[in-house]
Amino acid sequence: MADGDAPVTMSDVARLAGVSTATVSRVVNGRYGVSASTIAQVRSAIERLGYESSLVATSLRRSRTNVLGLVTHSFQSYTAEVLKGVMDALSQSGFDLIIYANSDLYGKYSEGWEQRHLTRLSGTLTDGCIVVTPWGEVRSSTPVVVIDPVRDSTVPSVTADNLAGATQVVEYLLGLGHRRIGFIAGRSSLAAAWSREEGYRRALAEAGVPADPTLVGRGDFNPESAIPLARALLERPDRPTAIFAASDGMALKVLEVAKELGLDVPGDLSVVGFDNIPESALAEPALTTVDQSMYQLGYEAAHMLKSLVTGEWEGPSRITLPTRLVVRGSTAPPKITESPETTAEA
Amino acid sequence: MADGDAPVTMSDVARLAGVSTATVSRVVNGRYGVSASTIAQVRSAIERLGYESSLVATSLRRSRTNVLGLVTHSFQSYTAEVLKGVMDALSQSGFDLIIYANSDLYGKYSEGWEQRHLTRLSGTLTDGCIVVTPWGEVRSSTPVVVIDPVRDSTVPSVTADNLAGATQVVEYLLGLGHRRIGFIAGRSSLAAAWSREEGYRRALAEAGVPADPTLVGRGDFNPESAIPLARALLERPDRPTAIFAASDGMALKVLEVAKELGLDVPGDLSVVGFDNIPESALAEPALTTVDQSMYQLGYEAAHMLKSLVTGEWEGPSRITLPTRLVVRGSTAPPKITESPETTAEA
DNA sequence: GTTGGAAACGTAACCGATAACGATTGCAAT
DNA sequence: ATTGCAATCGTTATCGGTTACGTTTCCAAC
Repeated sequence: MADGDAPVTMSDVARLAGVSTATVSRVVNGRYGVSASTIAQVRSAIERLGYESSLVATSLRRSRTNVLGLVTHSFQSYTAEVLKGVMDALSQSGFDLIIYANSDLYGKYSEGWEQRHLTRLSGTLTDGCIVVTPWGEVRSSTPVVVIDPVRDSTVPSVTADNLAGATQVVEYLLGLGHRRIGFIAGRSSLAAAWSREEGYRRALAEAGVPADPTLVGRGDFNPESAIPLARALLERPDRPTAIFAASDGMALKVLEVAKELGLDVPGDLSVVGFDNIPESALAEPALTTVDQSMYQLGYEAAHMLKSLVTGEWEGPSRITLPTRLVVRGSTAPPKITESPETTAEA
Repeated sequence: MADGDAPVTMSDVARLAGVSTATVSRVVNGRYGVSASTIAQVRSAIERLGYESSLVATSLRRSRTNVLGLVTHSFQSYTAEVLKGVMDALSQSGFDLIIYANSDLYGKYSEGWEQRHLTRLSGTLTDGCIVVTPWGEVRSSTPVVVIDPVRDSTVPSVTADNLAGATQVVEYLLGLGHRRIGFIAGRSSLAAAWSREEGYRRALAEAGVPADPTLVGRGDFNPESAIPLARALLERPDRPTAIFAASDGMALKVLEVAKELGLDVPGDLSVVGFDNIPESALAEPALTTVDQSMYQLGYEAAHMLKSLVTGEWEGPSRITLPTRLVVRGSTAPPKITESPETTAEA
């Protein structure tokens, strides 16, 4: 079959085998009620024509397709890790996976694209979907599991324990002696972003360190968004001795800005991220961060979705996974302990 | 709309708007022949019900879907890099991307699964597909571009210049003074594997170094396959002073075996890989390898496929991308320099 | 008043596969 | 010979959306 030929359909097989499409369907699906000789006929016709059933036609007719969907907008290492977990959870499960990634055609309008794609798929093609870090609450006619949902979402979801992770980071920094700790927040609509910021606040409050609102920059998880915020924080005369960024992507940009400004990390500035993406271990210096096992997020989400689809799910509709502080080279005690008039700017 | 509700279909919209489904279809697709007032009616009904057209139903009826497919079996860093390239090429193009990943249900039978999935998708769902490192030649009723095809494939494809890359590696090793150079081959059905081996042979032949067939181990690109081969090569009394593995994954295993046998790299043994996957830069010592820009492979494949689908492709049906030797810490001149004139064994 | 023609809209036939249902056949038990 | 039951297989409605085609409506031109 070269390009341009019409695809082989079930009726082609039926014609060649001299039976009806119904019989072909029964043979293909291994149903009861076909004589051995007919089966042989049909099989040989299928073989000769190289027939494969159309996923689309099957989906339209059947309710179950044994295909699960995953909807994502980006392909950063975060997503790649999640995917590995999803694939492993689905391996040998009988479910195939379709990943739907949009081409960002609509630009700004693309907020809410997850919902559009989800509806387009879930009506027929997939038995259920995983949605990664959506822009808003999602709804679907088939089961959905969200990884990193928006705040106050009621949809089944899987999230890391962002509150505990962020709290631990700040406690660690406080323990090192830092008092002026900057924070670069993530996209505030996401529960993860909110929890990480809340953890930052609580840890400071519990330690009795007065919160300085001007030390908080409003990023959106996009690494680029951290650059001007980091610059603003680090060019102040009373710059913080540590910066905690709500994602590794943003934290890595903070490292770049610091290098650009001639600041030594961790000597002049400690930097902490969140996520533990592979790149963080390779940064110079290696980034201290919170591991949230994106692999595990994907694995659990897939397992949960699979069970929801088959109707076997017994657990809670919201899963929270533990986090782990990973201390590397980007953090150290502050050089000079709390002096308002430290260095002259270069 | 919670889980379990039936999806909203076009006839739901039609009923609410008091028109036929044909009219709704015309409105949705912006076709000519609907009065302004009817359009408003339909639009409002769509809005109220939250209707989205079903990708499946549309695909079944129409030939064009503006969706391209990518079929892959694994999700290693190789694939992830390729994907980034594909996504970037498709960004803003109007094409969406569906990645089909199988769950390895059939085990051994899964050889040739690419062809099955391809046929299942291309009949209807997608306008064209990219296939990554297939097991055999593929065919489809819609355009296909293969990344790393099998030998003698006639399907449009994108490949790195494996011959030049491998030749350069061996010339580099020869230039360092190595004469006994081992080779661990990849899955021989793939054109890439064959070219890399051919490059190895040619470079040796051109330098007048007699080829020793016992220095060639037959791997299959699976990292594990390299372990016994590396052990066999390195436990010989006349072991090679350098090993060139046809992929980074296998080369990293060679490093492990060398360490296990107490050999110093690069002192006692030089090791070179091929691919330049991210992990190679982190190995200890960092791996000398050939960069084949997997991102670029994906980008070019997507661009080519897009043009094939729209019928605008003018270029050749086989694209070869340049490679680049990346020298890192795993290579050095052989410790014991034999008599410069003799090319015989130690 | 009639006609022509285009605009507006509905009807029904698809697309490929599935499954409920009916029809036919074979075979054994009565 | 007749009945009963299961095995076997074809017919047809159906999934949701698209489109060729036919019908109706409306308005301008003759």
